[in-house]
Amino acid sequence: MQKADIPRKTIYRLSLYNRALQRLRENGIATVSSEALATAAGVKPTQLRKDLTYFGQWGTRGLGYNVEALGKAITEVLGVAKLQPVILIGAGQLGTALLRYSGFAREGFEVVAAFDAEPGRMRAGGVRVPVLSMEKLEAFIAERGVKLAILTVPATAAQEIANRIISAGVQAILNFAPAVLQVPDRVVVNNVDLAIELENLSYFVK
Amino acid sequence: MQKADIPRKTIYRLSLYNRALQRLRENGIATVSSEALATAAGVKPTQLRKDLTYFGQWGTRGLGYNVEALGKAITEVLGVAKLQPVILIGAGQLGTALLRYSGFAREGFEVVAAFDAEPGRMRAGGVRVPVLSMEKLEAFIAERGVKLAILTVPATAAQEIANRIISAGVQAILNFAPAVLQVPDRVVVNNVDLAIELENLSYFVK
DNA sequence: CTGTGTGAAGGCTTTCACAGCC
DNA sequence: GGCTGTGAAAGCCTTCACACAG
Repeated sequence: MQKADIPRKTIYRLSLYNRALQRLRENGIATVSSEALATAAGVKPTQLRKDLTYFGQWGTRGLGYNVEALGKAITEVLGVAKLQPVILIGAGQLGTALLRYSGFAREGFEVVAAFDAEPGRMRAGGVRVPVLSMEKLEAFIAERGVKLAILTVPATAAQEIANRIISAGVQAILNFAPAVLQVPDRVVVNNVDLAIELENLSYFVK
Repeated sequence: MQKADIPRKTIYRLSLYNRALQRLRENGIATVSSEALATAAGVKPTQLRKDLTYFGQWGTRGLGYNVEALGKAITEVLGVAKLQPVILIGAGQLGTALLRYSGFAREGFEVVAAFDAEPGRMRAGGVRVPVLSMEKLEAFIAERGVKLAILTVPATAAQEIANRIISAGVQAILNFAPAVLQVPDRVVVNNVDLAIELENLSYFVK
């Protein structure tokens, strides 16, 4: 299970496979072929098989994969750090919606706190996560050993806040701000840029 | 300006360049080197130059690029369909947040209507876009010639709704539902899967 | 002398073809 | 016979090296 040897794109697809396997398990299906699983995940069968070989042999020839066993194996590869606490910075429109979004919890993540320049500002109900003042950011990260952060602040503030949380110990950032963050090599950033996704789609519209 | 010859990844980066150029223009900067622009967009200078050659020669050797001219050229390549009306389907937590999100408007998109199974349900203020009943979906798409849709419905409903809107004429979907959509080749889908992005990051956290 | 444009090389992913095991 | 595992081939994208224009 050599982490470094698994391509980034494969890691990404492992999450897709895992989700598909989960659904199969819920439906009481015990065995699945690469063909069927690949279709469910939206990839080609050969791609799926190749992806799995990066961390072992999980199938039975002539039969397929054991849903339970493969699910466990993938979870282990991916899941090392799954119980990590996550913080969210910037409880505006988008940030607040994400705090209420149940999709994170369903996949095993817990947002333990949010931070905002105006922690007391009005937010529609349903947010159970405490919204703290920005001054407490560094102390909180250090105390709880937070390594994962979601950034939903305005683009103008993004770089400065990124610097702060990285100094405090954050190692990975899910960035929603429409800005290119300059970070040290050891820090990983995944950008989710909604406007660019739309712009990209509009290019393909005839 | 052969559309088909420009790689998908280049198209994606063109949006990044465009945004960086916009900021330069706002600051009254007339000329920029590939070095500087690439840094602002978070890519390597050679990559930027190669990307630009897919649709022409825009620089002046020994000097750099004219911010105004390059911005216009990129906008034209990307922007063919920029004034397209966009609809959003599923006005739940995430959907409502996106309706209020100003980032789309800033980049030139307009969400003209939202659709929801419960159009009348309570939503915190600030949503100016009309929220319509799902029954009006097909008629609206046909009438307004809508080709771009944002899907923020539960995973279980995603495929069925995708089928409906594609039949009605939608050509590109920005899908936030954690589901793999099966669509005809002519339809483009960009997935934004928040849980998977987080899972992916957690893999890289030590 | 500076900084772009680009053919060629290199690296990374995907796909193929088929050997190997159940 | 059916389906996985995998080396090899193909394809795609990035990076290099340097010619060339201003």
